Amino acid sequence: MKTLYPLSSFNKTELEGFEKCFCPVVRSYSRGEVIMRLDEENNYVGVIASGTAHLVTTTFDGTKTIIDYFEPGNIFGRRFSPCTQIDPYLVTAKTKCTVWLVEYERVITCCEKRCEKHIRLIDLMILTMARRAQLHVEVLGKRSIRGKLMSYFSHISRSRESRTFVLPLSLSDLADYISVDRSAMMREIKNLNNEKIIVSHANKVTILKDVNV
Amino acid sequence: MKTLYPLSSFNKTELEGFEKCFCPVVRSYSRGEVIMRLDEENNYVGVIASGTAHLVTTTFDGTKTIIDYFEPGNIFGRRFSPCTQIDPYLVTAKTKCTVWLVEYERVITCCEKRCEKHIRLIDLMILTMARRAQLHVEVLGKRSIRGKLMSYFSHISRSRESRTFVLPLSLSDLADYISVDRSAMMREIKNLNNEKIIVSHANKVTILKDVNV
DNA sequence: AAAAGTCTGTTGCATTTGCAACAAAAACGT
DNA sequence: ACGTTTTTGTTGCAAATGCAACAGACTTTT
Repeated sequence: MKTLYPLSSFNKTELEGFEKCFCPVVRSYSRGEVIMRLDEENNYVGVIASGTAHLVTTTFDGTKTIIDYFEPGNIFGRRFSPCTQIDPYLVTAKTKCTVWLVEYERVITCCEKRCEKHIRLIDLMILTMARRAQLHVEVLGKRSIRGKLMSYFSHISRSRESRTFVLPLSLSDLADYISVDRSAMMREIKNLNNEKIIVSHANKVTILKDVNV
Repeated sequence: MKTLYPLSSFNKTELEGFEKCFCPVVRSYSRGEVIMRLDEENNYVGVIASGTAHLVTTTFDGTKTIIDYFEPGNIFGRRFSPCTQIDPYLVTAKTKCTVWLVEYERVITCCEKRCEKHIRLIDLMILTMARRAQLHVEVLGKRSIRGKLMSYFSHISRSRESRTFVLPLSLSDLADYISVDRSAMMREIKNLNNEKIIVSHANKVTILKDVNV
């Protein structure tokens, strides 16, 4: 039996393979446009081909939560992205972006020849979701803003294999992702700098000290 | 093309079908025993046949977080349950329980005859994870203990289709699941009772007023 | 039946966090 | 190149939360 790949997004070759295998619908969006509404009627899988997008939900009082963020190679869709019955979950373009769309059932159902790519894609969907959910739950699960920040930073550091990195989110968006007040988060980032645990300027961060979080 | 089922766990018939189709290894555990360690070496999918189990992680300072909880029909496994590289993620028996184990790759790879059950199981895994992650992120994402509680309660209420329900977790465990201090949570539950938003005794809850959370 | 362990419930107090409001810098659109 | 919008950064103050510590009820084990 073939070993399944451990990655959580498609690489360039796989993206090309995906395009050939599924002949997806290609759509382009400009900043702020809604790419997909994750509701019961939605049966599409989306793959970010270029640009970035956010999965966002906004509650009645205007509190925004960034549930997930997508870069080229990331996939999303109602069936395997978190979505709720109450507040609308929207995938919106953070920057100008290009997206591929394929019907969920075409992906989940094995094709006649048990095409390796289908199995790979199914595995990837499962992995992607698992890792993203894992990260988010792990970060949100920390009891303090400091804990949330350091948990998130060290995850990014690990995935980039470097103690210095640029955050994939703006600080404003990061606050929405870790679900805390932005000014309180800024204050805590300042504290972390003062205590020489990190050095940061805007969203460029270097971890100086490993902290048990 | 067959419509895929919207459930997030196996029902009784499906459990029986699953057993026949996969011939899983059957294991029994007593309260507190470790059923599965979700690490890189682990390639099994577990299905709870009877009893209950928790997916738990404990940080260096002893803070426990309940990442997920499982009842009969629920599935878990490293490949699609949240797990991390730092703290160990353990599935432990909350009560005496029986578990079925199947290799992940046998599940994820379509069988020769494109058996309907395999496709169903893959879909179920994806759905299960999505819903569980959805719920947890949604709950943890609320900025206050009150918000977390009401978000969780209304989810349980919806899934039970009743305003009165018994929580699937003890209050102590609930605090670990929503990741807040237990005493602070108790205080907030008392407030909710005083304000007649809910009526509760121990882990039996009735929602009196729908609150925007 | 007693003992051990777990779960629910409570309170005072210190700390952390969120809120509101503002200002400067940077990015973006035309 | 200018105006607009977004992002970063800051502070005082009120409110929410976590911590510590304790007690009684309920379960499970021996």
